[in-house]
Amino acid sequence: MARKPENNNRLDDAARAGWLYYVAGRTQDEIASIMGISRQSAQRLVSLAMAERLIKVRLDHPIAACLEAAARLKDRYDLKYADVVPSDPGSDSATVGIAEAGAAEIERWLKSPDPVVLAIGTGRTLKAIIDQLPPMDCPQHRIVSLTGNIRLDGSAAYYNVIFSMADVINARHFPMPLPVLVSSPEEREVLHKQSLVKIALELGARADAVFVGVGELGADAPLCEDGFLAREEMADLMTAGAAGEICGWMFDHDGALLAGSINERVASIPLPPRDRAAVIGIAKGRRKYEALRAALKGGIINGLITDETTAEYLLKV
Amino acid sequence: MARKPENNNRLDDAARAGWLYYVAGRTQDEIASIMGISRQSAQRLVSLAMAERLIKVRLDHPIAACLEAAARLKDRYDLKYADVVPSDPGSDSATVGIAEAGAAEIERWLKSPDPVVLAIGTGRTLKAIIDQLPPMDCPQHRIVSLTGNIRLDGSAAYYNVIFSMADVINARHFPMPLPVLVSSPEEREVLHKQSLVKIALELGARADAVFVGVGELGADAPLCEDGFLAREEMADLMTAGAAGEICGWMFDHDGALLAGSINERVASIPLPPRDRAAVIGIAKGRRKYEALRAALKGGIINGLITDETTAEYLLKV
DNA sequence: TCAATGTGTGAGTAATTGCTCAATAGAAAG
DNA sequence: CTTTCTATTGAGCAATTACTCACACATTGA
Repeated sequence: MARKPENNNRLDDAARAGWLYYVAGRTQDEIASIMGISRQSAQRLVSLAMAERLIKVRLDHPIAACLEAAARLKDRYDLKYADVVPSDPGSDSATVGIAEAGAAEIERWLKSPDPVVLAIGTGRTLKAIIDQLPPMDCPQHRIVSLTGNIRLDGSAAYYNVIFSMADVINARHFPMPLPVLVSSPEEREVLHKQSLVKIALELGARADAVFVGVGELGADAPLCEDGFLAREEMADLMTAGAAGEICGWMFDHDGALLAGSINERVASIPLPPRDRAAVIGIAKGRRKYEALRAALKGGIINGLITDETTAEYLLKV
Repeated sequence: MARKPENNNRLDDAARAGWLYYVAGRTQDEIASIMGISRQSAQRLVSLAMAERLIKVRLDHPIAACLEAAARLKDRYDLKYADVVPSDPGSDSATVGIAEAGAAEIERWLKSPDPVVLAIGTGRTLKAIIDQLPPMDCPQHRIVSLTGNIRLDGSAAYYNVIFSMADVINARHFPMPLPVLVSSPEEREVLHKQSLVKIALELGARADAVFVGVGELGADAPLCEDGFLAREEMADLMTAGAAGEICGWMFDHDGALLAGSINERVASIPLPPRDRAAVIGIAKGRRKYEALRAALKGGIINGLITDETTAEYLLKV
């Protein structure tokens, strides 16, 4: 009995059904009897109205902008995960907001009943995240530190993130008993053959999710501040085109790892390939803009937690 | 019952859930796992987002029947603007549908980069319309209330439409610090000489667009319900031939303002002449039929937003 | 005329959503 | 510190919605 006067009519009906459904809040059964059609047809009209974008849904809430930005970031940089938190213009903290969001995301992984391997970097941001983690009991999971926590002089670095984390969530943990930087590629090779280190390396390679901060470069970069890198070396790196650093791995403005140079002395566990694991970078703020952009561009990270202002920048460039 | 600061968080969550549900099209199960809550909680958040009007749905499709009715109304009553929304026969809401349409039309005016002066009435319909307005930033426009918001006993009336509106669109606003009705023509004259009132009066006379509800008369008319008019006076007016009321101005079945009587005590700003400004009446439903017909016949309004059933009536008589 | 094709339909069924209710947790009151 | 009250939660179930399938009817092109 298909009447086929005009395609237009069908859209009109769809609009009408969509209106009754979304605006008037009727059920599809009611719509069917109002319009004198079967319930299934009513359902089809309603979903047609949606598919044809006859119905426009809008969310009026500050959070909407964040969600939208996250969706666009995901699309733009082909990310597995993106979370944008509202910016707090009045705060100059480098972590407020993203720390909570990062902790929430880590928690989500930890809630899995199946065992997962989490790898984490270090730095102020990660430390702030761990501080936000609630105590949990996760004997099924393993956490591994991607970077060494020993300075060249043998002392432990301040941000012993992995230990704090293990403490809080009660999971088996695998630190890297190494400096971030060693003195030569040869030394690195030797050290990486040590059995403890090898275990960590292998675990890192199998990590399901990786959480890392993104380090900017410059005279007051964290790597310098924490005494891992001399200021002259930093200057050299920057003239060589370095744009940022993740776990000590230096990359240029296109997000490509710098060949040679300092990267041959980085003792950190390599980041897992982005097609298998979630590699989530967490950072915000003007000082991180360029490093973040480069890391995203080069696909060094495939997940991002940042704030609205930073997201805007990353979408604009 | 505790008014918790977390209440805000709950709305944020609701917004987030609503966005994921309506905009991103996720199921409530997915939302639950994304947000780390139970499915039921996700469902509650989604429906909260709806209940709190965080989510606004609009239909952008000229439904043929409605369009046609609108066109015929325009022709028949010589209107500048007409919009007919689909009827929902089962609903006895006096505003569903026309509220969204009214908000859309107001939004259209507000989007103008050139400054415009909008005048608005008051009442349940207008209130419902304002609730549908999205937040905007319109410092270039001015909005003025056509009617007073003070009762005879000095208290403010419930539907403080102008303030809600100004709040949402961030425009300069000019309330009428007067009752709808004063005790005598002389008092009105005195009050209208007050500087604040004069400013509002002048602005109202220059309004580019006017949005008003259309009040029916009768024992349960809004004017009586809200305590502006005693029931005996109402009865007198009806025997004197009154058919309806806009902003307090009484008119007869031909749409002519009633001479003398109560109109000499109405303190509202006169409606701008219909040849210059758009005077858009918004109403639907059987109870409004006669008042609408009269207002249209007499040209008190030159724009109309109503529903299909009402449009049919207005075209038939 | 007659397949081929495309669109729409209802039935049936799976998936999703909404609601009720008992249990719980957390805050206010004592 | 305990009790009481209320808001919130999760489970179970009912209602609603989405999807798949086989079929009917038109249009199209040999």
